[in-house]
Amino acid sequence: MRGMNGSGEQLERKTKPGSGPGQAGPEGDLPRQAWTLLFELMHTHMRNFPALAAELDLSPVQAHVLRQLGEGPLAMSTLAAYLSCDASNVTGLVDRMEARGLVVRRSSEQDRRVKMLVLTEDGAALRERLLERIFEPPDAICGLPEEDLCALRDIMRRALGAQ
Amino acid sequence: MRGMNGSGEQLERKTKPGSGPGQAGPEGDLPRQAWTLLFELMHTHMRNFPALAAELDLSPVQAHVLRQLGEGPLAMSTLAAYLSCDASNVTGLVDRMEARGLVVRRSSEQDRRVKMLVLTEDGAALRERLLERIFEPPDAICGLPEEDLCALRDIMRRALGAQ
DNA sequence: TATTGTTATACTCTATAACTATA
DNA sequence: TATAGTTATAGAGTATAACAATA
Repeated sequence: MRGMNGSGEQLERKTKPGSGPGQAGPEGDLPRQAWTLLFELMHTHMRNFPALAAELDLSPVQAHVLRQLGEGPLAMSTLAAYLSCDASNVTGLVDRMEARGLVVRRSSEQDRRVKMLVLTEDGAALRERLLERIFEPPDAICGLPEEDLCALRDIMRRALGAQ
Repeated sequence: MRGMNGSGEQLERKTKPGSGPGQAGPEGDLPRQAWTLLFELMHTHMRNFPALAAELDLSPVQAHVLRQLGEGPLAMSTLAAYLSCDASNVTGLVDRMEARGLVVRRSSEQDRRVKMLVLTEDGAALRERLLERIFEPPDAICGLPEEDLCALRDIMRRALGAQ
């Protein structure tokens, strides 16, 4: 198929030649090369996400909410921040998930304006099934030799650690 | 697609012994480790995508369409397949983008049922700006040492090549 | 006054089903 | 008959603005 913008046609950016963290060499911008390939892999894989969520009767956004909701009670405003969306949006989102019995609202005792979200037993069980599927590595990853996988893991740890 | 299979049966991953491409070792499933980290990096980065698109007055989906639309005319049905969505959806999507002057519909001469999408000049210009932003590597990547970036690029090439 | 969550409104995205025009 | 695209409809996701309760 296509949809490939690999081979970096219009991406040959020899822009900043000199200093700084963006190394530009004879092959072009190295961070951008690596990132473009990584993005391509991820984007291809992510096309399946709506279908994956649908298998659990979740919308894509509900699946993201379920993923975020594992680590104890979460204020609705915090969830809105995680989702990078407006608070008014979270109201309807939680309405639907609460109606389905996945989460419950609980008023905070410290600040009675705040409502904390807690997973129900059903919600926690569904979340486990979801995570199992989300973190299933795609064939492109599984097919890599062990040394590549080790290197990839270590590089990603360094990248995330430096955040 | 809602019945679901094993109803609660989890996939006991790390008990898969020995052979096959999925190596299970004392540290657990190596592909899954690498993938989970990669997923986390990508997910964090992708939270900014709606805002990035909004800066160009695009919805997230319109941005994806623009990205796919660079390489010559594309049938609407093909676009629907790329987006993994229903054809009826593409009609409205293209309506709005056409109204804004980013694309035009052109009837195919081979098969007059088919309509091909072509970027306008404005559409192509906006696409260039979009791609420049999309493939801007995040700090977590830019901060990696050069050898990590080379290794990452090469590993991703192998992963994508083996698709 | 400022903040948390809700409501009202409007628009976009999405799927299903029925329709048309081609093939 | 089958396929490509449209229309109609319905529901979900999203932002803005106005609001109530609380701080």
